[in-house]
Amino acid sequence: MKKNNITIQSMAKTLGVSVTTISRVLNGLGEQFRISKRTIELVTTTADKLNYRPNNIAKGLRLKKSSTIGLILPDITNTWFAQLALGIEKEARKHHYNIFLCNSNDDIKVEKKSIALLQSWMVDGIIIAPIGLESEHLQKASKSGTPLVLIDRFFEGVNLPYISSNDFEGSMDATQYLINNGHKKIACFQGIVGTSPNNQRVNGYKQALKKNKIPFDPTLVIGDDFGFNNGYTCAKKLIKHLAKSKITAIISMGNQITLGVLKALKEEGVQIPNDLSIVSFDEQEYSELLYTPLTTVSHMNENIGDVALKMLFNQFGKSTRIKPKNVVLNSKLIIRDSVKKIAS
Amino acid sequence: MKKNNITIQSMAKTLGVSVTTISRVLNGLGEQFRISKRTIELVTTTADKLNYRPNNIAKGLRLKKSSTIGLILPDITNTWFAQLALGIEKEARKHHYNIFLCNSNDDIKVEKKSIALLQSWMVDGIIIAPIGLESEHLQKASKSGTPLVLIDRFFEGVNLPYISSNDFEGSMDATQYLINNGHKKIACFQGIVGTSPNNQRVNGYKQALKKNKIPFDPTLVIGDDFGFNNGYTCAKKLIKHLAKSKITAIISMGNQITLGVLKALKEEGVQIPNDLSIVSFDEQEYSELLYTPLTTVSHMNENIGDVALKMLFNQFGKSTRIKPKNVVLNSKLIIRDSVKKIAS
DNA sequence: GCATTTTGCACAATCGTTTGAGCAAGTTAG
DNA sequence: CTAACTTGCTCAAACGATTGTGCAAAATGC
Repeated sequence: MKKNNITIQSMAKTLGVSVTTISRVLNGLGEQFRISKRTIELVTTTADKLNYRPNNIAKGLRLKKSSTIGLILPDITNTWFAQLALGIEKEARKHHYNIFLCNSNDDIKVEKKSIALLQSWMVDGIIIAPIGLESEHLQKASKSGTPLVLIDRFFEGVNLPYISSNDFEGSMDATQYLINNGHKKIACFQGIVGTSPNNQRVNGYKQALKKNKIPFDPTLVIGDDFGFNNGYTCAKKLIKHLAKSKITAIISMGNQITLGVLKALKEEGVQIPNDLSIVSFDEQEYSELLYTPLTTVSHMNENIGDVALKMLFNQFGKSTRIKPKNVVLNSKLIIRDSVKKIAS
Repeated sequence: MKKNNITIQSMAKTLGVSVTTISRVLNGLGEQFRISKRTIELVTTTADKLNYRPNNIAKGLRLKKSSTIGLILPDITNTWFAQLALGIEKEARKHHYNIFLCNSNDDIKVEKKSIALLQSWMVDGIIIAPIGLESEHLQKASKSGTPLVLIDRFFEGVNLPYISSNDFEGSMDATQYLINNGHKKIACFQGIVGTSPNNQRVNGYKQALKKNKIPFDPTLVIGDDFGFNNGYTCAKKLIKHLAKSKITAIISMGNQITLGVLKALKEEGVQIPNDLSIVSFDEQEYSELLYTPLTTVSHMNENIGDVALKMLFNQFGKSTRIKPKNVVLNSKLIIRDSVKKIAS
């Protein structure tokens, strides 16, 4: 299978004009450089006829700019991230930018490799939802000239622009809601320890307890991953000692965790909210359609993709890194039927 | 913000060796070209120290090969496609390939543009879940030397390799299951008319009816999109005349359609399966956790990404296009509680 | 001590584009 | 008729890597 090798030069040869002329015409600079209408017409029509495709690689090399943006997400199958990716891709296309997609799979090694790879591709910028446990490699990338925007997760005290949700307040609200309904022993099913969403969410939970003068019990914070399995196994363990532990509610820090929990509870015949109440992070299309309609913390934003791109574009062409303006999206508690009011 | 411009040449100058030498060392060809250990050591350590990143764009230009693969999907927020994307990306990374992601958004114009763009990027191949209504642009791309693999949807009589699910049988099985449970008036909520999954699914539905000597009623096939809203509006209309129409079951041709249906039924207080039975395409993690556990047609395959990539790699370096070997994945009916047995 | 082989690199072309500079031919001004 | 200007292009360098060829200097053989 031989490649369709129509280049500017091959066309130049057959048409008897210079490559310069062709380049200019095809870039719409014909008039500006006084190329005659005849020639312009000639070039455009033959380019069209031959199905000429400019070689973006050559272009990128010459212009030292790839019109390409790297996107690193932990897991594209998580709807939250997928929606992000969709928004970013759509918006990027409007600006004639392409997206390089990398899944880090919540593996810091993969994340580092992905960054190196994207830099090798001379991407004009990177939007990343970092694992969140380390930030040196990100700072290094930023310093070496690759504009960066963090999304969903950020690092305290690190000067990198970010967009995130107000997870702290979201979590506080959710916990407060449980407390208002009489719950005091609330298990917290967490995601990856040390990541900023998890930190914030757990801290929000703690803060709500403190506010209400409920002593914080560290043994109630369990789990270590945002995945389905973590929720499932944590719930199974919890159920074993449910009566003894006197836990009446769960706050789940991620939608996948919640699905795992729901499966486990279903298998064990634990009723929601009669036997156990639950609130979950991450509103989903199906949240209201589950066997018990879920009370969730929603923190998605339709145009989060726009915002991320704008923050990236803002960094282009700036000679010095200005103090980044960060964006924090509000979260909202959506109340449904997964929490029972109990006597306090 | 100035770019980190460490190139092979800048290093050559500071080290006092030739670019050739550096290139060879960094590509692990040092020994082969008899570069002394001292020099190898020198080059590798300084490259490391300076945080040198090879310029893949320059490399791509020289080698006429980009080590990238284009991926065009209708909608990454559809979990089915997201899982596909994840699998492909993971597998591609193993082979040191990068993924260019494009969402076609089920818009043929965007699809065509995406192909042109990917060709401009000199991608080594394209994996695409096409809208499915036109194939000329795909054949053109393939003929012009870009290896192609179709996924999920294909074109009858067009010589392009594809991976798809056995949607016909899946649909037949599902419909047969409904029939076995006494249903005769079965509404079919379809996706985009003319696409191969939709064709196959609707045909499977028809075939099952025929087999059981149930006359086919075209007014029972409704809808025109794989999205949530289509399911929602179709269901709303259906419910209005539910009693009169004597429809007892729905077969939904996509998971998003189904969610829309479930929402509508819930709003209208229509009970599943008591008032209406339903089977749905696309098994999801949450399928069993919905307010009525869904009977679904599962047609996902863990390593579908591997397969797609292998089919693509197989085309690399082949001088002639060989007759493609297509892959059809089996589908499986997962029986849960959304179908009621009725007197027939 | 001379021819031959081995060692250890360097030269320069090349990939397909963009772009500042330049230049011949035609036109206009005075 | 000559100078100045306009028209309509072309030349050639550059971007950063790879790679076939070439060639001194050192080592070895006899």
